[in-house]
Amino acid sequence: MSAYKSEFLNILNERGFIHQCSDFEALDSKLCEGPQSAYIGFDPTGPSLHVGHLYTIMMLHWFQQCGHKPISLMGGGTALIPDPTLKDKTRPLLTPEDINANIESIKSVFSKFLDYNPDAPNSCIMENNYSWLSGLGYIEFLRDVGMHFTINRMLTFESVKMRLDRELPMTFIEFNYMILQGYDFVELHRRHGTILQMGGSDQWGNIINGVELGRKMERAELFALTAPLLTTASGAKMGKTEGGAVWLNADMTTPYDYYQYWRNVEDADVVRLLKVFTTLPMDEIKKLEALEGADINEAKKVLAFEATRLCHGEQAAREAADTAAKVFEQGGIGEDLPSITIDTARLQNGISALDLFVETGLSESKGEAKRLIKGGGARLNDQPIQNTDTIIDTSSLPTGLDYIKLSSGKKKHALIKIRT
RNA sequence: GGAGGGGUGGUCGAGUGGUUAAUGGCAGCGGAUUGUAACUCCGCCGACGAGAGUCUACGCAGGUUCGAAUCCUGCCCCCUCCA
Repeated sequence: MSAYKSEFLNILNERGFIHQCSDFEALDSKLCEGPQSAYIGFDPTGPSLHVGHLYTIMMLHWFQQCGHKPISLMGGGTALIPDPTLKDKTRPLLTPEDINANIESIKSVFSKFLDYNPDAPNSCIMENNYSWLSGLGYIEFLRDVGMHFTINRMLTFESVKMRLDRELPMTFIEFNYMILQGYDFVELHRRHGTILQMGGSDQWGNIINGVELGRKMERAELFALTAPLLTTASGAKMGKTEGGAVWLNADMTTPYDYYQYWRNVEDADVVRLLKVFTTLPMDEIKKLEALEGADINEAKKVLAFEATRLCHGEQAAREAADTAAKVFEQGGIGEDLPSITIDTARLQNGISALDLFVETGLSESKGEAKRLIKGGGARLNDQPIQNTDTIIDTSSLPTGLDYIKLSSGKKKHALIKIRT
């Protein structure tokens, strides 16, 4: 692969973050001139970011590591406008209240990957495009910004073309999304001298609009840099799992589940994920890459630990790793498994196993728990549960312990702790 | 405003008065195999109920019928063409 002059592009390149750039050579030179400012926008459309977002956050992370100044842009304004990119239906409109709640919930995650300490010369800045988008006057905006966009060109963008080709409706509000995102870039250039916008490859069209708008409005040379779509070796989108997305907020995906997610990735993905989701030096990753067969499990443990450490801290990562080791390698119970607590009195009366599966969250409904038992996947203290009418009471407590272990399949476990 | 087409379970997509929680694919769950992997094979896949069984489901609301997702009426939404 071609080598770049700038440290930043070299790191991104060897770690597999580069898909497309508006002008590699010019950006490379610019980055060598001195500290630059780059941003990535995140629309707060949900209460937490997920692994897909983390992918691009890591680009900002490296940007900052290389001495540059990153900006995390919260799309408090653009989240009011549904982004049509790669979607065949209009997203439901979010209320400003939803969006603000989402922003609050998301904010803290960024500081785990980026340094916002204002004392640092290249501290990360958090912006919210609501602050400039909300005050725009329609007529003025059309004259200042709308003048630079031709419908002819807009219709050629993938996000629009897909809807038209498939004869799916695209509303006018969605049609405007790319203009607002383009305008963000110009605004950040004015405010912070930002010259680079990064994002996933699906954002290419939106980003390039900003680059062009910057040239037209400010005669500024702006750059677009995108990362390849992240999929698993078998072609699925990264970050999706049985229960849905893998979230970065600990209250939505526990550190233990987060650890398990990475621990269970496919063999073929481990090295790629180590490069992207850990900050492990490349020579260490190369060592892990040499592992074969069952030894790849060692690489997965490193991946799981490092990824969890970045997101939830050293201690949480260690606990998750310990619990996983106890449960899967030593056949033990692992006291830190997800758990619920119930009173002794209640246990003495006996509780239906079905109810407990629902209460621990191992099953969504009693019907599902029943199917689990019939399918032979339900276990009580590692012993298969035979009947759907099984009652759990004090006789189910292993001698000397004050908790009962329930399992759904081989991987999902929960503890029922007894309060005396 | 006119003409035509369409709205089915997480998703795609069959079904067009009478075994029926509704063919099939995908996704998901479980089992076997294994390395807490992949591949493959097998089973499950609306809710409640230990079970017999009960209830809720095919855009919404009514109606016809012994019986409707399937027929009729009104309404809502989407698509195409025309004005």
